[in-house]
Amino acid sequence: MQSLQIYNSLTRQKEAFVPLVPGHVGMYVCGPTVSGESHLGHARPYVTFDVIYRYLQHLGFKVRYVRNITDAGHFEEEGRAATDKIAEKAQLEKLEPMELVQKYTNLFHWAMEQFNTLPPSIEPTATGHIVEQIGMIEEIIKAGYAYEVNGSVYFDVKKYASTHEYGKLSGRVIDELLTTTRELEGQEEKRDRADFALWKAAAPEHIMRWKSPWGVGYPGWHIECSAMATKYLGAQFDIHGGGMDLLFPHHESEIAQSTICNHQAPVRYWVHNNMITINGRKMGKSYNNVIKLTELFSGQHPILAKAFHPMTIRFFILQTHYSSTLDFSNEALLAAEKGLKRLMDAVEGFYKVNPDTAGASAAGSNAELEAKVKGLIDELPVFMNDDFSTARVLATIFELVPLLNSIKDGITTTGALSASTITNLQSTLRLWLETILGLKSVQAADQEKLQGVMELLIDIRKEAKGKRDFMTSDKIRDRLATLGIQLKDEKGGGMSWTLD
RNA sequence: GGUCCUGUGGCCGAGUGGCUAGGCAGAGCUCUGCAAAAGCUCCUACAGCGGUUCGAAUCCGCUCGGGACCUCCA
Repeated sequence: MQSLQIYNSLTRQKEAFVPLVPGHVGMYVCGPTVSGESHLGHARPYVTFDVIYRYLQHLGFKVRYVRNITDAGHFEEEGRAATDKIAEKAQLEKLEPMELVQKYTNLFHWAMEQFNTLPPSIEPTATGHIVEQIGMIEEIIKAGYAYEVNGSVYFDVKKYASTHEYGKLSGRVIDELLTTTRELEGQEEKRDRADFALWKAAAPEHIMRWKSPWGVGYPGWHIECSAMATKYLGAQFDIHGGGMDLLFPHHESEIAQSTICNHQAPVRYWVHNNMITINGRKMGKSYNNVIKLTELFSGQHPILAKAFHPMTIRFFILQTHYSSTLDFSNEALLAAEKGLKRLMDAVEGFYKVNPDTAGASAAGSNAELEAKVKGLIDELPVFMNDDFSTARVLATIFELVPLLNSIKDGITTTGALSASTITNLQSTLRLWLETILGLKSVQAADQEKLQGVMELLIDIRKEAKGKRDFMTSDKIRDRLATLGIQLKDEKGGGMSWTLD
């Protein structure tokens, strides 16, 4: 089996993944800024890296997955108003800053649970690591790559660039950067326009503030990730993930800070997910086209034709490669919803097939089919190893759907496949769909509660049908249909049901 | 303006130079008391123009279109 290949944003090519410490992986992913509700765009990185996390574990790695919570609030527009996003919103909502942060952190966690993402190993907060951030800034100053002005500290990009490659990750050229950076107010403190804040003096009205060697203030945005990644993953670690929009300046700055402090490049593999667009435009506050997750799940948004289940969103995201843009539309989501349902219905029906009692032979009577199934199973890790191609993994599983259904319905006899192949296929599907891709049936939970009631109604309907009392049998089916429950007669005389 | 990405059938989306991606929608058939589901079959595209090659959606060039970043952003 070929080894895992990861596209590295730093080198712009796919590379074989070799961890620093054999058997262990350190992974850092930029987490949410909890100054507001998460939206659909936020779902992409967390689902993407959740699958990467799951897959690395499946490969046998012990993974430390660190995903921060940005609760300290960084600048709305650096240098201009020096407003802290969180403080500003808190005043509006008349909440304590930490109260606000707590509220949106809880909401974020709830949404992540809806998406069936695994919690990270460590979820550090920026406010909980002020000491580490100050320590790091002090080291950068000591090394001569930062300077203090009026209680604020700035990173000296020009000096860094004279000895290091600033802009390597994002493809920036330092000289161009200096001339193309937009004119902003309050830049006079900086020696150079490309410099960025490590620590910012707090204005009197600023609510979130900490004591520092340079006076009362708050940390710059980029330093938190450097400080927390260093603390929990070391001076150098394997994977750093995040959205493509963070490439510059966030990740570029992170590299610069960490490199000065730790004397080596902090990250071996940079992985960036692409954006979710809506009508071809990136979803973002500045475009006024944001769909919050709560709105998505409830359908309460003018753009939405209906509510969409978190699993549908997860499936929708995994149907495309993480490095491509993903365009949102009701039609695309509706298609995903139907596709997921068909997939999960087929798979769950197939799980119920018992190869030992269904007459499966030891060898399998259909060698061609046997080989095809084995071939498809073998492809799954190949695709996943190719830079986490979840889209192709799903396409491959979909190719099995007709077979699963025809076995379940008895059209293809279980004897066509050997018992071991059937068992293997069942566990393979579970492994890939549930364990690695983290997909769950939309209605699995609700079904359990209704199971007993449904069995009763199915019994009655069977009796009625047996007596050719179609009035009663249709009544049961039709009334259930109006309640959103579909009854289906199966080939062998059995009945199954699904929720709409 | 600079850097980079991208343009695939009605829609969404994979595609490592040669072989059917897949999903959704649509059409036909089978099964069926009816319906739904399911199975089978069909719909075979690669923005345009050149070039390289025995052969290109895939490589190169140009043109046109779309997008991201350069400012907070997943």
